Amino acid sequence: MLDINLIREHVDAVKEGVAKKGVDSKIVDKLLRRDEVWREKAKALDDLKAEQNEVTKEIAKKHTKGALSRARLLKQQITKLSDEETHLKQQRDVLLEKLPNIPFDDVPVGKNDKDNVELRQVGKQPEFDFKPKDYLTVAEQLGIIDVKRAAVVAGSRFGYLLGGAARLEFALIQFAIETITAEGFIPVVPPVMIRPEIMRRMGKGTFIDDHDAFRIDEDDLYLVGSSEHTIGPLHIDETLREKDLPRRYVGFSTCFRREAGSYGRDTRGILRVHQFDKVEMFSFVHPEKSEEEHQFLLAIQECLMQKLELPYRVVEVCTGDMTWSDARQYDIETWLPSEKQYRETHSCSNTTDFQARGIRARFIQEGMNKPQYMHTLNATGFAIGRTIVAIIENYQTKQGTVRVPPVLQSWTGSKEIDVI
RNA sequence: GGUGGGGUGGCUGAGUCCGGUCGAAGGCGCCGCACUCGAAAUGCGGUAUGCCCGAAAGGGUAUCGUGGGUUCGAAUCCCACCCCCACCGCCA
Repeated sequence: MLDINLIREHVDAVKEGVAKKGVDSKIVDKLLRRDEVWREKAKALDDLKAEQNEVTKEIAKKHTKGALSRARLLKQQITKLSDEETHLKQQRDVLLEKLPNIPFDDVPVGKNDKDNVELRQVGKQPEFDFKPKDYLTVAEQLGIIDVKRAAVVAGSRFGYLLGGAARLEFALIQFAIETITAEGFIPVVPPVMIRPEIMRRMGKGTFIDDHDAFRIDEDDLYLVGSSEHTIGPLHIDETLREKDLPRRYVGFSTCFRREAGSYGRDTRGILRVHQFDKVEMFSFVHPEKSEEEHQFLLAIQECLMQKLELPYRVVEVCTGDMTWSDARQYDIETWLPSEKQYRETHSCSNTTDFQARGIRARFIQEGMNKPQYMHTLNATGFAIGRTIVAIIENYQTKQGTVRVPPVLQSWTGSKEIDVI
């Protein structure tokens, strides 16, 4: 959620910001008009209540002469005004929820992923003395990914990871958790179901509204699309002390996404599925440290990729392609030889105080008594499925086998992926 | 699913039977001051948040799980819901 005071005081900047994100800036004008009307009404209501409190005190002191009839009248007026005030506030807040976080000034302006800016390419793209196959062809030959049987059991966009692919998953998890916890992150296995109210407070209302989240109807719960959704609210309504910051978590969870609106895209294989596992970093930091933390998270992501020896590139995501709650976002895209292009495997987001305001995650600065909002950031450790895809493609051999990246070999216990 | 107990400020915990002087005792923690070479201990003082008005000082208002009701007035009474804890049952 955006700060209403920021909107009031910096109308033009906010309008410009939301427009860059592809949101109609007229909403801001509409919001401010509602806000104005609401404030007048709220003031009138407060004044009436103040009068009521006075009258009430008189009655308590037995000065009931005329007071009781005045009190009855006040009560009526207050009831009426109060309904109006509630209604106006609601209208304002609905509009407030329709505004995304404002991108930083220096974020590249653009419409979609084509306008993202490549920052660097890292790692050598593998050269093959044969025509590299796509991961699914290789994996199906080895019997380690099975989407056909998964379709029978659960429908499209699911997959079985078998044998070596499953081992690869566990190896990646252990490798990531070990590396990231060494940096002081607290490992966490969070709930994968979440209440809608919490999801909205995390600034992820669109995940529900766009029908991208799976709903457990009977219990009014949603399946998370990322452990970010339930790690963030770990400190909901809490006020930490400055010395507790930064607070860093590395979570592991399954993620569920309906992938609504992506019909026909990546329908083959496990690149875009309803269910995948992910290691995720999440930081709560001092507001002045969030840009620094953002770089730190990105550095960890790159370190993991370099140790895996996968070629990747880092892009800064443009305003139009950014996530709703982000002020700045980087993506890491990994090279897929069969497609001869980089495909998104990681994202790294600074949500500034946008999520923190929603979940009221605050801290008290040393020597002050007024709490302020922290900044929160989240970054992919590994999206396991997509990383497995990248490994299969980049580490395939002429014989149709797949080598295990050296750094993972101690976890898989073999240099080649086990076949079924 | 069953039975019982409970949700009060940063934490703990009184108040709820018998509605008004209760934004709410006490304790802990935290901040300041005093004492001290310094620290501990001790003493004194301070210490919730949101919203609105105000340049500020300050003022108003709301908040005792949530929503509704009764009332001139609700932490306190009534109704519904949510959540937590303990034990039992079931279960990976």
